[in-house]
Parts: sequence; structure tokens; C-alpha cells
Amino acid sequence: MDNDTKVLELAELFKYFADPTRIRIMFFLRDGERCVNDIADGLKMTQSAVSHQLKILKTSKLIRSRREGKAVFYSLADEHVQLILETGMDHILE
Amino acid sequence: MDNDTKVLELAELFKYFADPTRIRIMFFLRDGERCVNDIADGLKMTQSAVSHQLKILKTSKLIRSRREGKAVFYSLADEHVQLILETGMDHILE
DNA sequence: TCAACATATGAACGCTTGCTCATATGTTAA
DNA sequence: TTAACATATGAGCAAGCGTTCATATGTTGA
Repeated sequence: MDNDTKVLELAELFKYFADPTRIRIMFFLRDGERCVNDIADGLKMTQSAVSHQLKILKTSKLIRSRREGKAVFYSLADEHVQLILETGMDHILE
Repeated sequence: MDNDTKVLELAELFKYFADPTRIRIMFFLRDGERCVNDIADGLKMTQSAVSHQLKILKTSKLIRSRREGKAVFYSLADEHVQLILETGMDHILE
């Protein structure tokens, strides 16, 4: 991967963290997996808006999904996601 | 600071990392401070575009500036900036 | 198979953002 | 002060993005 590609992908990655709704969703998933409806209820958002954002987060590999019957459960993809969130938070709180 | 404010500020922070031009500028500053013209030359951008982005990065406290004669030198603000960039890069390269 | 529920998706709209172009401000040397 | 250089800024435009609304797809139990 050349440098230009790295820069583009890095900017792309941070773009997914650059929205309050997605941050809230990722924070909401820190305690473990949740289904779409629970996320929508918990964050007081429409099911549609949540689902759109979940798709974006999943496509970007920041979250995972698992179907169980009618429900689809989402969870954070790996510890990088948490680390990025926490480093950002450290910066904010400084 | 309440949670809503934290989320908004965190999203705001990542927004500044979410642009290839700003990433390139920050990478360009990793080796030490540089003046506006050197950045524009090094990144093959117009002086105006660079200056606009530098203002954004400085307002958001991701970079610092220091005037020396006609030139203004910019540098990364602190180690959080580097850490966020590096953690993001680790994620990309995984 | 059909009704009820859970989730996903497409279109459209309003808002934001990064660029260019033109111009303004700041600084030094003469 | 004035010319020359370095940097900053304002207006305007094109592209991208998050939401809502309407609808489609997927799944289960009867």
C-alpha cells in the first residue's frame, strides 16, 4: 500500500468517527452486543437512522453483526475501535 | 462536561482527522515545524488551501504556530495527535 | 401461506465542507 | 514610506453526508 492510499484510508477511517450519532452507537456497544431496536430505543433515534449508520459502521469494519432469529445483534469489531475512542476522549478531557 | 457534550466534542475532534489534506499536513509536520510555503511546496497545494486548513487545525488545537520574521512555522500540538494518527494507521494496516 | 415483527434500503432534501479566486493583512529591507 | 514577499481571509460553488419518509426484505409462529 503506497502512502497516498494510506492517507486516503486513514482519512476515511476517521470520517466514520466524525459523527456524533456513530460515536453514540459505538459507546452504546461498549458494554456488549445490542440489537437494532435496543440501540434505537436507547439512543432515542428512529430505526431507519440507526440502521443506516449501522450499515456504514459495518461496511467500514468498525462493528460486527450476528443474526439471532428476527433480531440482528451488533458489537464493536476489535480493540482498535475502543483505543481510538479512548485516545480521543483523553485529548478532549485534557 | 456532560456526556452529550463529550460526544459532540469527540465527533468534532475526529472530524479534523477526517480529511486527506489535513492528514497529509499532520504527517508532514511529524519531522518538525515547517512554514506555510514549505508545506504548500511539499504537498503540491496552493498557499491558500494550505492556509485555510492550517487555520482549522490550529483552531482545533491540533497544531501550534510560531512567527519568525515573515514566516509562520507550524508544528504538531502534542503527543495525542501522533498517537491518534498511529492508532488509526495500525488499524488500517491490520 | 399469512400476519406480525425486525431490519434494511432507496430517494430526496438541507446542511456542511474544502476548494479556488481575489484580495487583505503582516513583515522586512531599502 | 514603499516595494516585495509571506500568510490570512471572505465569497461562492460543487460535492459529500445524515436525516426522514416510504417501502422492501427477512424471519418466526400459527
